[in-house]
Amino acid sequence: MEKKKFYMTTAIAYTSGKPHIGNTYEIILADAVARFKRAQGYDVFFQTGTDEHGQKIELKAAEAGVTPKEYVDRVAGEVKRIWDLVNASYDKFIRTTDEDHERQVQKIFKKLYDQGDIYKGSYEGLYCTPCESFWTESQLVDGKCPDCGREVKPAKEEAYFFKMSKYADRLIAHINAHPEFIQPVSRKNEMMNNFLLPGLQDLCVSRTSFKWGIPVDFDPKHVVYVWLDALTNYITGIGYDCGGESTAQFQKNWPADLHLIGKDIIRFHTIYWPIFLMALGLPLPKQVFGHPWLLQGDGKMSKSRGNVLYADELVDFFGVDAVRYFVLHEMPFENDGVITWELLVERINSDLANTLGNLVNRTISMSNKYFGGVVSDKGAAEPVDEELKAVALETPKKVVEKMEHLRVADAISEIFTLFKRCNKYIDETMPWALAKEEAKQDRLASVLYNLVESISIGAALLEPFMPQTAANILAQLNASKRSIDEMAQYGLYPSGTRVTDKPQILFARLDLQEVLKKVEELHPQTQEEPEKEETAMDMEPKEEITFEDFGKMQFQVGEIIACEEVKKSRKLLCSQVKIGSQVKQIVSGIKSSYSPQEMVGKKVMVLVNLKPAKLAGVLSEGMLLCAEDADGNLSLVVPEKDMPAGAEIC
RNA sequence: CGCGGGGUGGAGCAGUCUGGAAGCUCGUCGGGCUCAUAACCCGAAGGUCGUAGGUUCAAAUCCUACUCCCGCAACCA
Repeated sequence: MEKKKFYMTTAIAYTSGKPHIGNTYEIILADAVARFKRAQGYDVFFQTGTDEHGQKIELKAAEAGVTPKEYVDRVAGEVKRIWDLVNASYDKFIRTTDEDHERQVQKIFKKLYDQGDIYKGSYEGLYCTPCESFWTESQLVDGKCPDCGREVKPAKEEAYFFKMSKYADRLIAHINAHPEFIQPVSRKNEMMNNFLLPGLQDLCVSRTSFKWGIPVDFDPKHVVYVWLDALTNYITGIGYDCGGESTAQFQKNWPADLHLIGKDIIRFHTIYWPIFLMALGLPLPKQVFGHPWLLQGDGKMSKSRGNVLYADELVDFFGVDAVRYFVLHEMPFENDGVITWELLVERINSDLANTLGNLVNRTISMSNKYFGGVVSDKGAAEPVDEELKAVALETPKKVVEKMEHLRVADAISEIFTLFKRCNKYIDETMPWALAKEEAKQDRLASVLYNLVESISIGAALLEPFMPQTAANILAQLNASKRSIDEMAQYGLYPSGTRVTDKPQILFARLDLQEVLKKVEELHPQTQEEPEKEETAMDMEPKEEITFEDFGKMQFQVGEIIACEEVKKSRKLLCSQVKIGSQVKQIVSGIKSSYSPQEMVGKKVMVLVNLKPAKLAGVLSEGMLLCAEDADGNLSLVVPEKDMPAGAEIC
């Protein structure tokens, strides 16, 4: 019988910087699914890759002083290195700068244009020439550019748009007819209610404001904008051709069985992507799963606090499989998961070292001690064996059932339930007691056989999640890896096999304090550190100004005589500031760093002659000057010696 | 009234759709065992399931109001 195909993808990683553990989680999750499907006998094609175009990359490259291509080559290499490091078993790594992808995107764009789905229109708005940005009326600040404060003028930028509305009804019907299409289901309503039912806006699919993208071949001042470029990787990567010359690989694999993506981009994968496909006359993917996020510890990610986590660093500390185990197990189905050094150590010690590692170790030790490593089933069964056997046979079914619904964390838990049952079995049967009785040798052999057999099943089940560990256990037991189907039988471990006489520790217990100490050494977190970073902070140079320009700004010392929070706002404080004989009301976004109480009495630097504006509905008649570090910490600028309120700063 | 997620024993979570004896992991305490990585096994303590109402024979679960936390958006003059 021919194997059933299973085509799955991850989102392609944006190459603006090194991926952290949260990004890496997705590839590990996808890899677990891919490996599991393979174990079930599917012919899996697993694609991942990188998204390498866009303005942000253009900017980052310029900052780094390299060409965009050089920049993305470097980051894509980094991404691939990390994916390989965590043992991701992808079949194809696509880059949106791959020649065949670029060529195909151009053809697709042209085809959609020719058939009228893409039309040339214009992006209308208020344009700030120096910033090269469009703004809407509501974004303007005091009628001026919110970035630079200069005049904006009404302008049109030519752009291509995709007629989304044309396909909306068909998409709504599809989603309703296929409740499994959007996973988790709770996301379905969100998409329907927020985007589909109110009416879809046409999507802008080209830009002229930057160059780093795939040129529209029949109108070269445009580049293809994001989604039409990025999403199509799922078909170009397997050889789609919109001129009808698609490869056999494409014929076989499309439609995708699963797109695994982060919950933040569900909208693009369940609305725009299906509509693009409809326009191309292609079948829709069977399922889109928006996984939750892996969050770092106490939420605040900060380099100076040493809690930014990268996969390669974690792998150095704990090993690949421990990291894989953690992210897969710690991530519930719908809610975000949390990762910290403390939690990692706890999980590794309790699950991997104690439950699993110790089980394997004690089993092998006993086999060696009592039978010179030879494991044989002497048929001396007792009722208690049946319970173990039942769990060993049930577990694969449960794991399959959980994986069917992408409940990866639950699937792993099921496997560990089996290992725990094995530990309990040892206590129930007390092999060390049997060993002392000459007459119980056959029973002892059978007990050890049951353990080795059960562990073999568990280890084989573990392969999709922890491939190295699974292989390691099986090697130590001298067992062969079995398929899911073969797990329906108990007793496949050949009686009389010899296990290793040198059992290896699978996972050593870790000492939390030692780990934290090493972390500390890696990321020293002194109070002085942030200041050092500050001295190294760069910002984009602004346009040179004349002394006359400078003279227009009136800076004075202001004394804060009262301060309160602005209700309905998270960041704003409203201060009454005494400047000379007058009092001005100034609203500032500094709530994160200052409480209203501590504001009062401070003498600060104020830009006095700024045109008043309303912030969150509250009038603000000036600006308090602040320094800000890379983490967003703020510090008010105050005179170094005591100065009277109103003193000029020049 | 911007959008969304969440508040369950000390910690982290499941259970909520499809009401029907409050569950899991870790931690704590007590016991057992000694093959093993100070591990393993058993038992116990510990919860007004955010608050207040309502529906029901019965509510963590359904309805209403309120409250707190976290993301995102907006506001960071």
